[in-house]
Amino acid sequence: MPSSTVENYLKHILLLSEGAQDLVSMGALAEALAVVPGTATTMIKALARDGYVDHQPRLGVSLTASGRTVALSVLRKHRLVETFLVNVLKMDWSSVHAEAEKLEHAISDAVLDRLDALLGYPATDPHGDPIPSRKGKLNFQVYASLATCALKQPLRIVRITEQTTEFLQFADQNSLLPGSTLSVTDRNLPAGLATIKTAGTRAQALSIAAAGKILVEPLRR
Amino acid sequence: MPSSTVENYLKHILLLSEGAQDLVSMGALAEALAVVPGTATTMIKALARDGYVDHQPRLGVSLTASGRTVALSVLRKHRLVETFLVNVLKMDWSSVHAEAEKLEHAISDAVLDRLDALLGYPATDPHGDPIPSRKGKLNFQVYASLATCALKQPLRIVRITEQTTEFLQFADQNSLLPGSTLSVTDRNLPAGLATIKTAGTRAQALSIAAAGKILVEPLRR
DNA sequence: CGCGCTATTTTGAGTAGTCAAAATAATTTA
DNA sequence: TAAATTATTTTGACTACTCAAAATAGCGCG
Repeated sequence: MPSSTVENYLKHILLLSEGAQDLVSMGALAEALAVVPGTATTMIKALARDGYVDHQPRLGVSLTASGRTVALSVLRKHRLVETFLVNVLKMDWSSVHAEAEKLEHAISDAVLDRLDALLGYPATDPHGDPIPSRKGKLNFQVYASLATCALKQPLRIVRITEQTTEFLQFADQNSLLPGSTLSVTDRNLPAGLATIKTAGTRAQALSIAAAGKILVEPLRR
Repeated sequence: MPSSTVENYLKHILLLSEGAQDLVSMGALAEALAVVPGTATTMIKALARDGYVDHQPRLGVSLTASGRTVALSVLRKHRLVETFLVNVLKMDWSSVHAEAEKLEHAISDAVLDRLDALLGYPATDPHGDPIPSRKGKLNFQVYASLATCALKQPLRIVRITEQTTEFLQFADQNSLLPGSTLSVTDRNLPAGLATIKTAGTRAQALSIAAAGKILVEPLRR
């Protein structure tokens, strides 16, 4: 049974390699886990010894099959717990991430299955992040973001890829939630700004950096 | 913020001192925590240094006010989580104790309050164990047990004071649940046996040791 | 080609929690 | 009251995880 620490390392390797399917660098991993780089190196060597990761010294790490299984299981717990906290306990969208960070290491598969059933087997969590299936299938789909999509097209928000309370509160206050519709009216790369328009409100500006964290799909496909 | 280990030590000191309000011995504590006695001694010295317990060397430990606050909070989490697992997730009565052992250290006060409301502010958990209030009041009531109560009186079970899966399964299969009614028809101390009779079933025997773990109150008081 | 920058790894050290086994204290028994 | 039993504490050692700081490797650039 891997410790919470091990589970966290594996989960963050999975998250950091999402999309970019190559190696995860020590720097990025250490940063994500809030440890100094030397600690990450030490830990990764232990994880490699235990068969959870492959370590290419000086290049980076990747998950083995067994590491990926653990990581997906933790991610599933995290996202189902978040969904439970928002949908059942009516907790605030922006604060559940931190709660789930602790609970994901304490919840058993038996409890998780009951929770899954109670929630009606959701495919995504409240932020639009896909929930891995019980057998470890992660519905990984590439979406455009408000920073990359076509202009003046009707769009629906499908996912917010940033879990900090501050960003989520900002999104909440501006009705930038999964499911809401909008379009990008203009984009000014030199200024680093995008202009968006949601039905019934006036246009508003958004930094390109922030826009890149909001994933969308074209309406009526 | 005390670690899970610290929380466990404090919780078990509280449980072991329930009723017996004097000192908890190292042996009993080590046994409850499944560590060797030397480990308990070492740990207790650290807890005393941090102000959670008073340690009378060679005699035992007791909780300070601060230690008691922590212990009650953990116990509240444990028992509310058990109630949630049984009442909402419909999990098996006999298996939720182990689940709650892990979750009690991972759940925040914010989540706990929502859970409490969802459950309708229960006074006891599914085993009849009293749930400490948010401000740390533990409704400690002394009940008779099937080993000590008067014979041939109509009784209601109020609490099962043993959390092992095996005992709880036994109780479940014999309908010895909080709320059910019965009476003790006979008690044979030399043989170590009690005979009980539940409405609609024939009499059955029970060891005095097992009978002592089932607390009751007289019906219609 | 070599110099310097940056990322990574190594080294040495510390904290939390644990065990095995020896030492000590207290209590029971004879 | 002395010896024997039992409970507790001490000692030394180990695992897991962490940091600070020094050493090293790889890279780009002049």
